[in-house]
Amino acid sequence: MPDIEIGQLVDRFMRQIHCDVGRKAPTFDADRIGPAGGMVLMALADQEPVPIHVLVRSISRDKAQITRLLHTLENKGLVAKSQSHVDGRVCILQLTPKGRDTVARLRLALAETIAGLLGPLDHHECDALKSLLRKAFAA
Amino acid sequence: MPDIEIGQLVDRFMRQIHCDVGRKAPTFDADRIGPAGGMVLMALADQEPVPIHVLVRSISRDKAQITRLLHTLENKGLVAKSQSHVDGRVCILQLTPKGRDTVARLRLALAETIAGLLGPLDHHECDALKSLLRKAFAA
DNA sequence: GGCAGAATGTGGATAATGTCAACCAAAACA
DNA sequence: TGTTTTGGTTGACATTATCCACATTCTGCC
Repeated sequence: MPDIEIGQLVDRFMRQIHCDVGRKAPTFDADRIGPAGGMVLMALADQEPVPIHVLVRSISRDKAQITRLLHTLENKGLVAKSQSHVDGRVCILQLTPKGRDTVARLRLALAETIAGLLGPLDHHECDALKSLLRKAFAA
Repeated sequence: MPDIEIGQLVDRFMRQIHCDVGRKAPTFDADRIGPAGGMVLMALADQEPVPIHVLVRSISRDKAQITRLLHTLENKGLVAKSQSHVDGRVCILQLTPKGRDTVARLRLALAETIAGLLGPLDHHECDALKSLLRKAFAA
């Protein structure tokens, strides 16, 4: 039997973040990436270099949408495609320096929001939280 | 200077949840609420009874969209509107029993997903995480 | 009281996103 | 070889989000 309370707490946490970040998106989304583009970029940063189909599975979205989204990200100079020399069908994705820069800005904005939300926690507790997350999500 | 690493960890956490929950949505989204509808329902459960404009601010979405979303949720019998007798303009929102039931299912699904993600943590660590979140997000 | 101005909720038009299906090229399989 | 599967793209369409104008109601000020 799963723990309902943690579901409730995490839901509140995520909703709050989602909303705060969305509210201040205009201040850092210089390239008009939008939420979907940001998610792709973040996922990419976590996995690059990576073929498209792997990225698609990892974020469980429609591949058609990802194709188009990547096309716009490529046009904005944030993502670079290159053909695999092992399999003629696959495109390998990588962030450009500009793309990496954008990811850094996104992470910074997220970190600021989180810092705001975690106000009630003291420094020691923040560290504890971080190390718990690190243990659960170690790459 | 905010802590970038926690941003990265939370991003991974949220992306994983988002994706897992989306993948198994068909198993619990009996009323075809969709992600947006689910978000509204969860926010509502956290705040009801609440006037529309407060809900709108709390999730920072366009009010027109919320109007339409609420209309469909009302048609599905998940939400009930009632007029405020203090201010003739405002609608007070409440969950119906069926809506509360749906929220319970959503929370359960979320809790299951979280339990899966927190596999690397032992029981003691899960408790620690929960009490940290509880401290930060106490209603 | 009465009037200017703001706030709440709604509807329309339109842009942006997501979804489903068909498709081509390359690989795997037999 | 011919057949099947897979990766990626495109097209048509449903859904959702966003912007703007509007009717109604409240608020504050005279």
